[in-house]
Amino acid sequence: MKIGYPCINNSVGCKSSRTFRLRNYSPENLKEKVKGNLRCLHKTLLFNIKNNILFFRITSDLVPFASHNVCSYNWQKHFREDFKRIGELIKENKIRISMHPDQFVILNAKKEKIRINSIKELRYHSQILDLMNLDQRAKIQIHVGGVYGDKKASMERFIKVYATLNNEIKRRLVIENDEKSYSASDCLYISSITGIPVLFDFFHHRINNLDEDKGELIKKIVSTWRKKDGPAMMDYSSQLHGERSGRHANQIDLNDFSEFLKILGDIDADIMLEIKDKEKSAIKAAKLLKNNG
DNA sequence: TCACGTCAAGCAGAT
DNA sequence: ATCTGCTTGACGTGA
Repeated sequence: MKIGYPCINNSVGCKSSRTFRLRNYSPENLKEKVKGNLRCLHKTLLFNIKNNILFFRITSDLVPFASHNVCSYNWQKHFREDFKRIGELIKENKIRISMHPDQFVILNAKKEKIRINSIKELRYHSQILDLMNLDQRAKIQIHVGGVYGDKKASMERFIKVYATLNNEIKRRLVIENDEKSYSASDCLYISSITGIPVLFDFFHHRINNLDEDKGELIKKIVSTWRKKDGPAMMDYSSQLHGERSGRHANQIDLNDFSEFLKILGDIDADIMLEIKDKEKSAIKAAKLLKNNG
């Protein structure tokens, strides 16, 4: 079991998600920002290794506007060695990697334009992981998408579009239950047709569920991950007290987290903590795990 | 240096 | 019809 946090580290003094406005696009600007982002990513990974944080979500902003028409620059070639070096650091230290494209990636969109742009964006994400030479245990997680007033039809549309994807994307793509539309059971249905692994978001599940038996549900979810996919990834968070349902907590509640671990039992999953103070909570959780033996 | 209006992209739910 | 959250967002202009 590995513990991780998403994208941003507030202790290292840099961010790997520096970007710029579209109107300021130029190959020079792109090169400068990507260079800084990659350097910061490297620094962040070193911090993580030192603190026994061996699961990390790489920001989608690593290469700004990569899937946009404006981006004609061959950043893949220009930064090939940098990506490779980071990939080596990841592999040497057995770090698990995920990425989570933004909410605009809607594979089951009704508008073709949105589907096309979504696939371009997924291609960008898969290229990042490919350039790092990571195997298919490195995953790209997305939500099922919109409901459009007809959930069944929208799920079928997802299944249809998924079938058309290139293997570069398919081998990395996993779907995550969300807090409003698609529950874990909905994701399992799609998985049963497509074979796509289901990433269980425990926090979303607490808000959006069908009162399934948790043990049974988690067992089914974990079995959607084949050996080559690596251990199941899961997202964990807890509610920010006194705030609207769905808001992520500022720091980890170790008692609540322990309860979650109890539910998991002897299941080997990698846990992404979606908690606002990022690496600080991840370090606490990793220490808790270590002390539990 | 800082505040705040604005930024590629979509959806659902609240108001 | 318009606003907000999503991931406590980031940029960059104007003061």
